[in-house]
Amino acid sequence: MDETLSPEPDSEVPKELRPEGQASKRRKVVHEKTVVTVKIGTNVGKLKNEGPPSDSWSWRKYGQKPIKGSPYPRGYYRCSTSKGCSAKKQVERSKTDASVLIITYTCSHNHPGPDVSTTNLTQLQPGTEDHNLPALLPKQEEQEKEQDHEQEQEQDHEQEQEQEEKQGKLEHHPAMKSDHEDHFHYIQSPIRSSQNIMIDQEEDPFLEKTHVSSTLGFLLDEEPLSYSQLMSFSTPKSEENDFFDELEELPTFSSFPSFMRSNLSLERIPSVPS
DNA sequence: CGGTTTTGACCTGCGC
DNA sequence: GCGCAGGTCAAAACCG
Repeated sequence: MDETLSPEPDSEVPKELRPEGQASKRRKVVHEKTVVTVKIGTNVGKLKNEGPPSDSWSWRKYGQKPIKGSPYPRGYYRCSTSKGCSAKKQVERSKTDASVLIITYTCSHNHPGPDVSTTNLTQLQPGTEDHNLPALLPKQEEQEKEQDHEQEQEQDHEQEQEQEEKQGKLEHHPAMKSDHEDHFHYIQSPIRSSQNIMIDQEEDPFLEKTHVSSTLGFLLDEEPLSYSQLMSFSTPKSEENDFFDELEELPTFSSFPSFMRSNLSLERIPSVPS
């Protein structure tokens, strides 16, 4: 996958010993990238610190940078669960819509989640190449059950709008879209109920085979366990909390009461690698 | 005490 | 070639 690119900057090698420098060694080389758009309700801002997101993964923030054109900074997180894990994620707020969080996951966890039940591991979706990831796929089944009865009509509207907006921006062609989806292993169905989750997996066409497609798992915070399970790959919650807390007290969808979660919406943005 | 967060500096890639 | 923007590192501060 990316070993050739030495995706592990954490090689503990002093930058002095690294001729390549510390910074972006793969700015151009984008491995598998998953973009998740999380829509947050406006009232969410009131309960910013709802509670710790039961995230099974440990993310450590290693940087924050103001993004040009966006009033909100972008936070950089790295998986600290495993030392050699190269999983990373970037969290930023949509410049156009402050209620939308854009989470970009890069690389995948090379280790099982802390509390990911093996049962879930065996439930990996067939057809997906997730087998590369031991702890990837979530238990969408459970989520479906839990959230299946949740309302989604209103969100649906918003979702549509968001999608249109996103797709429009990305210039999505029908053909492309289908093709794109082909590469996605998202689990939106289960989630869409309570939130509009859009997971977009974008990987290098050339790395298609190697892409470890990180299946994103999102969950609300119904249960700590389920959450962690779902988040086998990515776990935006807590970080988001901190991140937004700093930014503008924007809470994360992690620990929101049910009423709040209804305002949350995760969206999978098909970002087409132009 | 260990782990995480914060923040400034540094480095690289890209566009002009 | 230069400047800009993005991404990462690392030391210090903070927190549980």
